[in-house]
Amino acid sequence: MVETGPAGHPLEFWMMPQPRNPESLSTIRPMDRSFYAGDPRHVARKLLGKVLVREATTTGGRLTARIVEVEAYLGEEDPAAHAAAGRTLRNSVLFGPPGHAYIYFIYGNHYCLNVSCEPEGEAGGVLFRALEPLTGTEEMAQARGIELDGPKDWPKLTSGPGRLCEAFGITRARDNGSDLTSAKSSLWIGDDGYRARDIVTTPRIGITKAADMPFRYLLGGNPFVSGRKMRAK
DNA sequence: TTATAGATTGCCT
DNA sequence: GGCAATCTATAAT
Repeated sequence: MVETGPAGHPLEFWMMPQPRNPESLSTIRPMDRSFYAGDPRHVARKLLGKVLVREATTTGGRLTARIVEVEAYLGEEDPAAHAAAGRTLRNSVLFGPPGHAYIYFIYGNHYCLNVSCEPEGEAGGVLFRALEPLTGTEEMAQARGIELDGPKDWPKLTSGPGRLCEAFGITRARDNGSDLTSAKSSLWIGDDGYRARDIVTTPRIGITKAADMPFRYLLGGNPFVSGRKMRAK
């Protein structure tokens, strides 16, 4: 029996200095467009461990957070995908070239971030469900409108698709259609050399159609994975 | 033109 | 564990 701390994570984790802030970020660089041109299920697995970057925030800082949970959404053959009903004004980014941000507004309150996959003309995307904060956590807390009172509050920043967008200031007006393959973009995705291991696959969360398809991927045991139980298995 | 479901979150018991 | 909040794209009159 392992002794656990807040949120049911091993006490060992909460004893760690937070945040985990790797020097490897100094060598971070974006992946090229071909990285995103394949099947969303393949791209999703490759994205685990990569880093989401927001440049030039209000205070001039840089927000970074590691991708720890994603879901794949296919094209018109996937009933749960926004592309299921064909191309519309809303989902047109999914049908465009790969490596671009598709952002939608849901439940009247929240934005969600996807990256487009498959070659231009074919729909597909990966939903970002949870991140592990690396730098800029105070700004994230400010954007989320919460106070950080110790390690137990860390997952409140970026654990959940709506939360991570709020933490990064991601909106449809600002970021929909942005190129995520260029470090010149305000928002982009980079590789800092981190290599994911122990990738866990589960059914997608929060959907009713095709709910049994195992297209959710996460870093096993990572405390920043979303969901009430916070961890899968 | 009106109705409704939705890739969520936070607060309540 | 249950449920309201709150907006919009899309389906149904």
